[in-house]
Amino acid sequence: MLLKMPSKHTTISDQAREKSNDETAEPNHTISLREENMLTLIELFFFAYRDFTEEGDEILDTFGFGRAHHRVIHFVHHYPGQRVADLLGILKITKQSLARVLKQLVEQDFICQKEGSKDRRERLLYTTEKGNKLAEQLADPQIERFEKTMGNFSKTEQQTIEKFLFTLIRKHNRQDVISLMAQNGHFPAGKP
Amino acid sequence: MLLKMPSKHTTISDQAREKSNDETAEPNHTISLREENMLTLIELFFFAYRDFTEEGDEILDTFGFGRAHHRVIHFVHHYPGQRVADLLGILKITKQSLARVLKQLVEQDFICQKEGSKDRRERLLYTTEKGNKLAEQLADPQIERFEKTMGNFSKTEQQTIEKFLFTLIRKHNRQDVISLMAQNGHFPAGKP
DNA sequence: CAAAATATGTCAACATCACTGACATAAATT
DNA sequence: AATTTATGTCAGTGATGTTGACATATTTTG
Repeated sequence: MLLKMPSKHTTISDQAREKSNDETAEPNHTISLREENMLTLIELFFFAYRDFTEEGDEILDTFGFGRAHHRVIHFVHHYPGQRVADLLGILKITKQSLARVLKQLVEQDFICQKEGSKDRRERLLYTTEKGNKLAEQLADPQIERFEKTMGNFSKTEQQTIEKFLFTLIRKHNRQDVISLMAQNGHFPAGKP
Repeated sequence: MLLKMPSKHTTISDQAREKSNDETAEPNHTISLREENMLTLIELFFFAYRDFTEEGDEILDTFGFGRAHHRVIHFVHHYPGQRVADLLGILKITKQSLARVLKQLVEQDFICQKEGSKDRRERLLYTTEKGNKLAEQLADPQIERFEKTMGNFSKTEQQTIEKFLFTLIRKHNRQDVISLMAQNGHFPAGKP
C-alpha cells in the first residue's frame, strides 16, 4: 500500500490538476511559508518515528510481546536498578499499565527484582541474562539504523541533531532526562 | 511522578554508589562508546516524541477524539483530496482501523467525501469548515513548539535537522513521502 | 461483452495498551 | 502512634490496533 502512487489512471500531475479544479481543495490560504515548513518537519518527525518503531515489532511478536514490553526492557537494561516509580516517570504511563507488562516480564524471567538496600519497600529492577539477550536483540537494529543515519553527518552536525532532539523535550521534563542519562555518564546537549 | 528524583533519602550519588556495589548492575560491558551514543540519541528520540504527542491530547479529549483522529484530520487537511488508500499508506494502519475513525469524522461533519472525477469508486477526502477549524486548533501548538525549537538553529542547522529526520525514514518509504509533500510544493532534504 | 482486478465499506472477533478509582500491604518518616 | 510512601492488585472501561471474510460498485482487461 502506497501513498498517492502514480498508477496508469492517476498520475501525480493528474492529481494536481484535479486538486486545482476543486473548489474545496484550498484550505491553506492563511498558512505562512514558515508554518508550512514547520508542518513539513512535523510530518517528517511522524514518519521517522513511525518507521523507527516498526522494526522491532517482528522480534517482539516471536515472544508474544508488544511495544510496551520493549520500552520497559530497554530502560531496565540500560539503567539497571530503577525503581518502579522511576520507570513510571520515564514512560509516563500509569502504574496499572506498567504492572501488567512488568508482571509478565518478571514471571517469564526477563526481569528480576531486588529489595532496595536503603529502603526495603523499593523493588529495584534488573534484567536477567535472558533479559539482556532480548534487550540487545531489540536494540541492535535501532542502533544500526541510527549509526547509518548519523554516519551521514559531521561531528558538529551530530551535536546539532542531539540538541534538536533534546530541545523538543518539554522544559519541565529535561532535567529528569539529564538525571537519567547521567547514570550512564551521558550528558545530552553538551558534555560538561 | 519523576525520574530518579533525588529525595531526602535517595540522592543521585546514593544511587550511583548503590549501583556500583551491585554485582548485577553492569550489563553493558560489551557496549562501545559509539553504541552508547546511539542509545542516547534513541532515547532522546523517544522522549521527544513522547512529549510531542502529549500536547494535543487535551484538545482531542474535549471532542471525544484520540490520536488516531488527529492523524487522520491532519493529513486530510494538509493534503486535501486523498483517497482512502492513500491515507492507509501514510498512516500504515489497516483499513478497519481507519474506517472506524473516518466514519466518526464523517458522521460528525469534520470530513466529507467526494466521488473521484476520473474513477467514481474513489472517495476523495476533504475537511469541512468545521474540520479545518479543528485541524488548525490541533496543529497550532505543534507548529509553535517546532518554531520555538527551530528558532535555536541557523538555516544550515535547520537543513541538517530536516535531512536527519528524512534519513531516519526507511529507504523504501522515502519516495512516498517525497511524492506526498510535493503535492504542497515541499521537497524534504533539499529543494530541487 | 464477460471476467478479472480495484477501491471502498463493513462485519465479527480479538489483542494490546492505555485509563480510573479503590483498596491492601509493608516499610519508612514524622 | 500516626502519616506518608512504594508497591501491588482488583474490577471495569475505552481507544486503537489486528485478521479474515465478504459485499458493492466501478474500472480495466481479455
